[in-house]
Amino acid sequence: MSGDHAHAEDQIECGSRVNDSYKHKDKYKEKDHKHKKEKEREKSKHGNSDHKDSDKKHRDKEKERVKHKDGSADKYKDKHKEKRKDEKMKSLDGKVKKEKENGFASPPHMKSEPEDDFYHSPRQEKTLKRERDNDDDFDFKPKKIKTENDKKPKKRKPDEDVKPNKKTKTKKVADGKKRIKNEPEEKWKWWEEERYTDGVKWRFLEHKGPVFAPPYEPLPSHVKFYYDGKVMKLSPEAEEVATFFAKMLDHEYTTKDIFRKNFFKDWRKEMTSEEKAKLTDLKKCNFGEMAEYFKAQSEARKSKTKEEKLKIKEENERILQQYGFCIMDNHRERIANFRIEPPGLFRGRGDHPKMGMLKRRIRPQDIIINCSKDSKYPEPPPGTKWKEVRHDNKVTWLVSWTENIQGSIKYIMLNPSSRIKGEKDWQKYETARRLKKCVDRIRNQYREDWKSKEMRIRQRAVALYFIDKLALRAGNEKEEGETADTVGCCSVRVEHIKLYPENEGQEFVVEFDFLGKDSIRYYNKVPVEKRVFKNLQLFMENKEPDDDLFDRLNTSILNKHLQELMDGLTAKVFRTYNASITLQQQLKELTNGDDNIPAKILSYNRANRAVAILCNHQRAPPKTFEKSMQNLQTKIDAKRDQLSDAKRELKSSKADAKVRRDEKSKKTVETKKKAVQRIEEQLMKLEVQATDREENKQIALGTSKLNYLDPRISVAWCKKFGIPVEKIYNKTQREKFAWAIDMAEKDFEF
DNA sequence: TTCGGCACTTAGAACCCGGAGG
DNA sequence: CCTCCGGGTTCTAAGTGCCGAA
Repeated sequence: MSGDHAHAEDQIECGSRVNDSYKHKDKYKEKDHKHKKEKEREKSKHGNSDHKDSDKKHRDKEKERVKHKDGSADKYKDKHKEKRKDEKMKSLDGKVKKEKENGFASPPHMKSEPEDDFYHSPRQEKTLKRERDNDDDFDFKPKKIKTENDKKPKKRKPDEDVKPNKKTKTKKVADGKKRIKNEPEEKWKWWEEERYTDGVKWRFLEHKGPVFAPPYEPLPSHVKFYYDGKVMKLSPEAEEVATFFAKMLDHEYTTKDIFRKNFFKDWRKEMTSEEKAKLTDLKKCNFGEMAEYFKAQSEARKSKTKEEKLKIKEENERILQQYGFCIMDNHRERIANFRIEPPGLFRGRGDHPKMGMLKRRIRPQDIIINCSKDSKYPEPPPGTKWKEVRHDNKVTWLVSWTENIQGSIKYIMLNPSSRIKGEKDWQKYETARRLKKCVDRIRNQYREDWKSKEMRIRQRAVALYFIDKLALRAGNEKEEGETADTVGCCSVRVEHIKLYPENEGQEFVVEFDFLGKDSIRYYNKVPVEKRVFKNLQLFMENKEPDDDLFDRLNTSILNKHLQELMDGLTAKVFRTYNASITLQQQLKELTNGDDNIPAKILSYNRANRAVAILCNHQRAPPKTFEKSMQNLQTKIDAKRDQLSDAKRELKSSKADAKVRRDEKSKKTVETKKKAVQRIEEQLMKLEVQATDREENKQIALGTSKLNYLDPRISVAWCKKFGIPVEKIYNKTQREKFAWAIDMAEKDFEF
């Protein structure tokens, strides 16, 4: 079996995948021969399972053995079951759409160009540059097994290093000042330096702390709240919470029972005792004037004059410069989310039992600051104190607090363009590339394990097969009643799959239908190997619909096993590996060197799309989709008319030239010819755009591009086909993937 | 062996803003 | 010039996975 794994096609083939409504049009031109390939792969997988008769008897016996062996083991997962049944009885609501509201001042537009080079590394000697990755000897080793690279990359500066460094730097600033603006070399190439080992994340860290949400501004007195038709003045505390609800009035959320119930309960906690006594029924509350007021406010914001807008922008820029950066190990790095989440109503996704609860305002005394001892600590706002200031350089966060809905910890961390995030990202892809080297072995192994006489091993092997073939997530257990009921591979329940010995001409079809992360539906019908099918039947025997399919398995067992198969291997590595390898393969198949740039980019997007489908990255079709599609079609029609006009003109000018035979008319013919060509090109571009958009209706490419596709594959593709990398990655993405853009050559192989 | 805590990645939707086109 | 649209950006929820204590 070759390393390739054409899952994307499994799903494309299987048709109605994306929330039922996604109909693939036959736009994947490679469809047919792909299908063959896939079949071949399946065949070769079957390999030694030719002896069908004996196989069956054998299996039946085996089944007995398996059951006996396992029968006495207790099902540790059962305790969840009862609760779930209860929950089901209680909540009969339909699916919940996620909604969102943000009544707070708009965040600044962030710039990430370094403003000065003071923190740039002075050490950029090319001689120390790390060897390119395309040679197989280079391994980005996880820290545990890290060995010194014979290339001797730069040492990360120890503390003593700091002073001499600064001198060099200052000098550099002086002579480099003018060139800085458009000198990419001035950007710090952290990927040419040595990484920390032993879990140390930084030596020096200084920052200004978080930006708090603006304090609550009470409503002007003319904006009234009514209860049971009568005006009622609310206390500031109760009023603030009321405004959170008022701002969401347009959303479906506010019609949901759970949301309303949770909101009202938490709202009442903020009321004075008089208010509490009076306000007993949410239905009698009229937030209309508040809602009007906020709408007017946002209108007013939009229609502000240029100067006012500029002023706001400048202020935002100032805050960004002050709070949006930190100094980590002598480099000025962008912080991702330096603003504390404002208070509001919790918007869980899907059928979240806690939707509508009050998300508390975070105060300085809730905040833990992390920075280095020898840094200038951030100041809490006047008259307040931090909860704690600590100096833990084994973690990457700068600020943390505990959120009140789930009791989980929230963090302020660095931007994806930072060294600390970039290194990790790079490492992730290197792990996936190591998997590539041993994936055949692992696949053979789990196929063997389908025959194991131990139930837990069979379950593990079948689950792993799904994770590999279908790119399912691991599926950790979740606390009942705390979150929406969603599952991943290990937590899939019997009710989530259906088995068809035969379906639409295919044998051994499994139908998956469950809600995954973010309550996004995963629907897929896949033919599986007979052994897998039989195993699934076995796992489902004597179980209730809401029993776990893999009752002898959880993510920690699975990951422990994976760890033994390859250092650093976990379930999610398969997703990364399969996504990246699929992109590489699809690019190879779809790109036509003779195409023009837009056509090549369409190919790229299609390859990207195959991955997004594999990973089930969906989006709600944009509300304006139909309209914008129509607009585009109108444009195309107009362009067509224009083209036929131009063609007609060309013809007549040709005729004209034939008669006149002078230079001038010849020239006219040439011009007309060019015009036709230009219009044809424009038309083609529009048509490509239309195709691309149609195919993308409910598929989100961004997530895979940002998180699953080794950027070096894309960069190499750009280099190979002469596509400017800007056509593939926007500015933010180029910043995040700077390492890949710098190091990948056109022959990079994932 | 399980559990909860913690740190960090991955995710879709809301929001914003600038540029194309009228 | 204004409006509309789409891409880019921000937001924060929801996952994964590891660790240490009971």
